[in-house]
Amino acid sequence: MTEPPVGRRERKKAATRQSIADAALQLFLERGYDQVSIRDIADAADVSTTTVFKHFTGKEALVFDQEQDRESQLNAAVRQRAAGQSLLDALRQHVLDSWLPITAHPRIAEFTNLVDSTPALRAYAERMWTRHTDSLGAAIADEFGVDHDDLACVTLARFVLEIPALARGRQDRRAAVDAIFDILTQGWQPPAKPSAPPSS
Amino acid sequence: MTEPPVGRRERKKAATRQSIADAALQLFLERGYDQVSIRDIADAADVSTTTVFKHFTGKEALVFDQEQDRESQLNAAVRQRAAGQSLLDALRQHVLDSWLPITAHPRIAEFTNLVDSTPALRAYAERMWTRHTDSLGAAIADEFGVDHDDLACVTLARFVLEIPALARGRQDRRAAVDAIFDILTQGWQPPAKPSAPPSS
DNA sequence: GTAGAAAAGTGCAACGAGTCAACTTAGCCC
DNA sequence: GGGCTAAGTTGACTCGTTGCACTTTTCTAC
Repeated sequence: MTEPPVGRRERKKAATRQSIADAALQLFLERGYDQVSIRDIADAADVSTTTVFKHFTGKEALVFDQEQDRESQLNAAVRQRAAGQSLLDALRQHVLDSWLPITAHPRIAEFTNLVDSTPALRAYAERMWTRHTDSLGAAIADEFGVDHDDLACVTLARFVLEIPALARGRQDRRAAVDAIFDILTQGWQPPAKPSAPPSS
Repeated sequence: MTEPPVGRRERKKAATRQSIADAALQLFLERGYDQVSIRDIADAADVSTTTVFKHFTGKEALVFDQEQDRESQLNAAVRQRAAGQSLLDALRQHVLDSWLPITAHPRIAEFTNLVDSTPALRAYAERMWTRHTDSLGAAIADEFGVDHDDLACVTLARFVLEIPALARGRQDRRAAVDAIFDILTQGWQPPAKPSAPPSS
């Protein structure tokens, strides 16, 4: 069938893009992000440096290859949620289902380490999420028939998209995600003092 | 005299720093951020480019000159709040008192316009706030005698520090700040449909 | 006061990211 | 097979940023 890769041209294009991304990731993991130049990557992938920038918007984008359609996934989670499920529950479930498994993958450990130890990549990763604030906010607003820039909807979108950054690095990410959603649903409550620690 | 805090040297240093910042801001407002190079600024201030980087960490920092001690102000708002005032009320009041007047200042209009129309500056401004997440989170945690990285406290700090970005550009910033704090205190509520608009 | 350390500033060269324009190459379609 | 188009190359260029060697100014100690 003609569906997976169409045309010889687009296949070669995808191939070079992939070889660039592969070379970049390998070099980054070997030497560290700052110790690898675009020329190094271009040489390793046997392309010119300008070709690298034809496929990727910048150096950081090389690390987060398939940034895929997080946006459409988020919007779908809002719009196509199960009947009767509240909006916040749908978002909570989506975060638990689609973000937690990715970060829990064992092979991603060194990748996560690379990102966390490189300030430029940490900043880029955070904006990767918050960039979708407007889109998610609009999707939420549509659910309630209000303007796309409705303050409450945009605020919720922004706060939800901050959750990955907040839960990152926690020992129990699942519990962290739940706790943050509890804040969003019930309002913020002062934490319990550890003077009377829980039994278990 | 041996006692005055400022020596002759430090005064001249502050003077050159100021002349660099002035030249930079003027050129940025005249031509736009991307149309001004560091070399232009250095020439206008009659210093060398290396001197510019001795005073400022990067090009973006030239725009946000005195980034002052937002951090200590935030912590003070938390720690030295009026007796009996709740934490969230103290934060709400601090945001209303110290952030709103700044952005409402009429002369800042063109400055705000410059920042908003330059992606690099928008990103930098956002991180300027969220950079203090850990510090504010620790201050909040201290108020309740829990660990400095307590999830609820860090989450609240992060959300509060997002408020300027969320309220920016709203027609009624004060109402926006209040509305967001209401979300934080009472939890998120679906917005009212505009089919039955409120009277006033 | 004067010597000399230390800081502030200069000039220059360099590196890496990213862009641009002109050119070659290869797949596509008729 | 020939023209169109997109992918890739090449090389030069801009710009942010850093490093190094050097000069000037201020502070400090004698």
